[in-house]
Amino acid sequence: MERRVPRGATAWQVLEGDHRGGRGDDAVVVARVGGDLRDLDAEVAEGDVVEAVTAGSPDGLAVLRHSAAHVLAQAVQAARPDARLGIGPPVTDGFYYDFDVEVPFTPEDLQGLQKAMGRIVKEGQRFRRRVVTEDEARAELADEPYKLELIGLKGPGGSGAGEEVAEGASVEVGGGELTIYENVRRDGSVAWRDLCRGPHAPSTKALGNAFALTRSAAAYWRGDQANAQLQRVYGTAWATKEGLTAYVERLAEAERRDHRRLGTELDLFSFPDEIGSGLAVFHPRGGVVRREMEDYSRRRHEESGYSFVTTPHITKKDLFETSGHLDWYADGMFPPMHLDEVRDADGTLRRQGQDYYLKPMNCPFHNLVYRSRGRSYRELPLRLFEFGTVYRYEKSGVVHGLTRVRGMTQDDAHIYCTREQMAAELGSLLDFVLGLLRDYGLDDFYLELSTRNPDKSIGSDADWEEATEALRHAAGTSGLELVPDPGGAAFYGPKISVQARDAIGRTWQMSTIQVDFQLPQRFELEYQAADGTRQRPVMIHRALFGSIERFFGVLLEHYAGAFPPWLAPVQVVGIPVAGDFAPHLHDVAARLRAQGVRVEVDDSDDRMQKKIRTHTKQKVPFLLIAGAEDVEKGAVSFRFRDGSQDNGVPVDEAVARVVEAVRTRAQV
RNA sequence: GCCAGCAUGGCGCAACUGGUAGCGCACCCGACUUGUAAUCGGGCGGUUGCGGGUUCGAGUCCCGCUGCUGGCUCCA
Repeated sequence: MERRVPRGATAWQVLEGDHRGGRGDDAVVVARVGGDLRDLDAEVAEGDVVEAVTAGSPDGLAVLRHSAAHVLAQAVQAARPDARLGIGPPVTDGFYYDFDVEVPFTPEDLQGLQKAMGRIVKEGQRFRRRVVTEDEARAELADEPYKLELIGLKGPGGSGAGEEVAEGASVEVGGGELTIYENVRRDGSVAWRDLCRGPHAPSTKALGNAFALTRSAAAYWRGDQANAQLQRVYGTAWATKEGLTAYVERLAEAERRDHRRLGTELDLFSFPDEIGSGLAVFHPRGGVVRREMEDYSRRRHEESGYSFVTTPHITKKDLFETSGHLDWYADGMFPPMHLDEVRDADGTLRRQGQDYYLKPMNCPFHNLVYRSRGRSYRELPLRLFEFGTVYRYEKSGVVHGLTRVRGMTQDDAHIYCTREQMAAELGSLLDFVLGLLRDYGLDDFYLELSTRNPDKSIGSDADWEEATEALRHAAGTSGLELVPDPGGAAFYGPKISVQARDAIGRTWQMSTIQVDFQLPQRFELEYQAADGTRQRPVMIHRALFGSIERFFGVLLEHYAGAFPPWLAPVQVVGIPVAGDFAPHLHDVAARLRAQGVRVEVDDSDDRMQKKIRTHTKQKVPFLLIAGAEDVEKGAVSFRFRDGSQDNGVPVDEAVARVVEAVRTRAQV
């Protein structure tokens, strides 16, 4: 809804006629005036195009959340007069505000703060915008050192524009004039104020009862580890109570799917404390899933012209000196084992020791395989594949389930090709990657192109440019959305990563494809060209799963534990209605087993209903139930995970159905 | 690495302000023999993550370590 306006009117006066009584998602929170978001009480100029922005729209929600952050900050400063303000922007699904406080917040504090926010919301405080000069702002915010810092960064002296002041700080100062937002009570007194660019909802009332504080955590000021650590309070806010409820339900669903929880419930893997942080063991059932994942991947790689290699887990440090890993990533590697040093009784060194490192990457080893003899152009592209286990010393605070571990197995391959082959190889590689991911059940992708970070890279501009363009071209032919990631590349070359959306809409970085001109140089890799000259190959690094552990975790969450039959640890469980019918099921099981199906017959003394419950909770895809009727007819009855049934299916057909589902990797 | 919180039998949880560990599931034994998500009865199992300290007495309070959780920073 757009309108042209008369002189001197506020945005709201322009919109009012059309939007009176808008509530919930339809409530108007701000206006878009000539493309910019403005407060509803902002004066608009003659001829301006004014558009209503509703609470339910993405912009409206962001404004609402930003306003919620102000209410939070007001509540915090009321409860903790010592609290100094950091920044408080809206984020996905909510907002946060950073505070410098003497004592960190406890969960109980959060409850109290949420109540206090409720009172502020009920009070219906008005958000009032006031333009200030830099001097005025400095005077008013003399007690807020962080705000002063932001003013300084943005101020006329500091050419803040365009520079990244701090993530989220743009909501405080932004471009243009400095403004302060005041929360004004009904009696006209000012309850609280904050340096803020705005815009804001007209009143705290707009938040209704559709907000909640979710957690508190520390965060570095301006995102820099060298800076002071502030206490961040996170909250969520929605246009309606229903929106909040749906969000809470979404979190609950994610919680139910959490691979760490499912890993325990389904007896797939564990992280024994004795081994150390971030190091998983896979139990028999998890082992089956892993093996199926790997076997299928191996087969597909074989069909696609890959050669298989195997390399050790540790190496003398020379290798990582050659590769440059020790220069770039020593911090992320496990410290060396110092071996073979010999000293005399008096301590004099008799023999120099050796440092051995656990490998954090497989590529240097593959380069040694390449270099083990002379190579001809006729061999290229040479594709070396390995399920290579690597160890990385992830910092203690970042280890997380299977998605961030210290020991993992990569489905790693390195492709050595000529420059001329590079573009075609990248194109077919991307097809291969996406096809394989689809076979595992992921089908919603976008691509990210990570380009050079000048401060953290080596190599010539021309090389980077050529590689980046080759990747961009490959991405273009895939037809998928391509999101730029400037500066996100590794030091040795640009990369494309495949991001997959899972069943509940979360995105995960899956495969990566990286072009590398550096390692071939460092390892002096060569091949003999058709004209007899020695040439340097290009190297492409690629992993589809990233790590098997991580991919396992992603699939586990994607399927909420209900793997398709080909991956399911147990594919079929036979459940006799009574003990007498167990032999019939054992016969059926034998026939399935002969076809390679993982099948069990539950002939324990549990009740049938209990067995159904047990194996349904274990997410077994096919339950085959048999009673007198089935035995007479030479049949079995299917029960599926969703509770649906298919009774009296002849055994031949039942076996064929299960085998077919496994063979086609269908979900049931 | 930083901040905060947490750690009780295989799993999920309980034990008021410090008074010497309890429940459900799982597991084992027995009875029951049943048509689509929990049959009944009995039993086993924990020196409360590890190490110190305070106290007449510590699951509970204090210190250190390990691990986990949520963030921040990082993620080749």
